[in-house]
Amino acid sequence: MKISSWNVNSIKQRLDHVIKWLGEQKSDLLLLQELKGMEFPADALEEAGYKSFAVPQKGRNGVACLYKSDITDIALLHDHLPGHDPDDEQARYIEVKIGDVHVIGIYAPNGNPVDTEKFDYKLSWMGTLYDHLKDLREKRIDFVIGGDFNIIPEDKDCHDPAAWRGDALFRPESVSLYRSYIYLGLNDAYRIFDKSAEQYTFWDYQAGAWPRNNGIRIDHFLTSPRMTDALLSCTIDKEPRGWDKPSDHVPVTIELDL
DNA sequence: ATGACCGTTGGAAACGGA
Repeated sequence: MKISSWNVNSIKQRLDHVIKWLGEQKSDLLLLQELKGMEFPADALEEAGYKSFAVPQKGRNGVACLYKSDITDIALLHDHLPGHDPDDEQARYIEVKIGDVHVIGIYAPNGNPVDTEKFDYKLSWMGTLYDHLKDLREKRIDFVIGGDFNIIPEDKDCHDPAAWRGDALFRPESVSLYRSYIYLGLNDAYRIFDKSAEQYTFWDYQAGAWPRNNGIRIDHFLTSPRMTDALLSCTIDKEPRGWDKPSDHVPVTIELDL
């Protein structure tokens, strides 16, 4: 089972990239973040061999889960983070069940600037996600969670740690919440296979960040214990960042021996 | 060249992103 995640920064602008990439990678599932609009090209994706569950929102945010058309034992469980304010319209969460495994896709809040309510919202959302992941663990449900966490886990996950120290993505309060997920017994799938590499998933459009490799690793897959045992690989594909009119994020993929 | 962005909304320039 091959599961990928990609913040595409507008599905409308990136549809051709997604179809091209899936044609090469042939992932079974692809979690998408930042659809950025109510129009979701379900028909075009189905022509490319993928059905979908989409949670769109006007103008910003938006998540989806694409799955190969021949997969039948899949169902949408949640289109909203359980326990989070039901009146909040921000589309940041999707949870599906494939067989007995839950697959969660998230677009966690950015949280900048840190002296505003946006940072409080980030911490609150991440705290509610902790409660839900804890609940899944207590129920002994096998799951993987992937997406744009908007968290830089460690110094080696950014080009210039000093420059990021005060940012919402790297503040101690934020990283502490991310680590609380790890303390539930989850693993950062990428670090299972490469403990030391500096490998990024996001490069800003500005200031020549991509040619300078001034990036950050903020797109992650976390696996519950039995899913960690089943992990075969975790790869970050930098290539699409060099394509014409790219997203500022690149896809991450895990392979599981289920 | 020490940096000059990108996408959506709405129909210009503000906002969000990270």
